[in-house]
Amino acid sequence: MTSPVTDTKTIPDLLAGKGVRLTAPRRAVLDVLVAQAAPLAVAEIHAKLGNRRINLVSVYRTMRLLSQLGLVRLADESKGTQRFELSEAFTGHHHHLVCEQCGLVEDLEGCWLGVNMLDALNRRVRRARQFRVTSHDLKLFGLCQRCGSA
Amino acid sequence: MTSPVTDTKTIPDLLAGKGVRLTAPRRAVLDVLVAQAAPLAVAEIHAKLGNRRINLVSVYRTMRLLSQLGLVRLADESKGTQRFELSEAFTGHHHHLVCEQCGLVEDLEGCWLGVNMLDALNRRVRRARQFRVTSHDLKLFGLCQRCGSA
DNA sequence: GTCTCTGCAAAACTTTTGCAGTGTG
DNA sequence: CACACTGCAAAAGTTTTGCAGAGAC
Repeated sequence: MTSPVTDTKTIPDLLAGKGVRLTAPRRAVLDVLVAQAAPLAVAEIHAKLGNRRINLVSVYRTMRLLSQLGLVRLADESKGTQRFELSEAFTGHHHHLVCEQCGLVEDLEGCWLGVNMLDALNRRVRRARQFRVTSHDLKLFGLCQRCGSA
Repeated sequence: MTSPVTDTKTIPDLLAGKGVRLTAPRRAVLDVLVAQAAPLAVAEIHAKLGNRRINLVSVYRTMRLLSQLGLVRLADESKGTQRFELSEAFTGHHHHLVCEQCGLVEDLEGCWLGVNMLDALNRRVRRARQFRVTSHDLKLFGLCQRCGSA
């Protein structure tokens, strides 16, 4: 009963069919994301890789690859920096708290939007605006614990 | 019964107290935003200013100033570019449709989240996470008319 | 005259691209 | 060998900063 990501078998096999290798650097990036319960900036991921001498550019390339493969998701781009997290297949559908002061992004478990409401909204938008909704994102802005108590 | 923004009297007076002048370039930027029903990128605003020889840097500075004054709001930062719109005091509270393919952002009138649900959510987040919610943002991702029919 | 604002140039940052070299099947 | 991957350097794109001159009150 291992995590789908840390499982040494399923993911590499899944990728092999596409000619993609789950190399040590990529594995390391995924490990960093698995250990985190919130979106991480590319620079933060790179920093957490520590002494493994992995180039920042490789982290960028890895993030784009993993996004295309659906393993990872670009969860936030505020303050001019991309923040990634494991895709919802692994984390479950959820939303985020965003601190307006320091830019910290935290996970908020679960989805609070009713399925009925979302269905109605999607249908309406599709009919009235010819816009096909594929996903949604709810963010709560405010002050995090640190900034709020300061 | 003029719009609060196009009204030549209230806004300048409001700013005067802070030592801020509503100059021609700033007025021009506001006019562009008023004429638009969706968030605009800084480069787009600059382009719409056309032959008025206003520097791109001045547009950036104007946007930051207007944001601080609460007249304008940073509505979206996807694809690495900031997009601004008039603040909700003028446009009313609303959300956005974001095309995942071309990055187009459209307005979606009104708020679909129930007040009761939001209140409960805010209280819960405040209690459990010491996070003080001040606002929220709902985005629907998908394909716009152009990209969806292609 | 003072203080704000603007334009131009340059800098800072994040992200992408080119290319040569490494490694693996 | 072929092909994917990585690192280094350079480029590209957006946003910010410095400074001197122009403009408003």
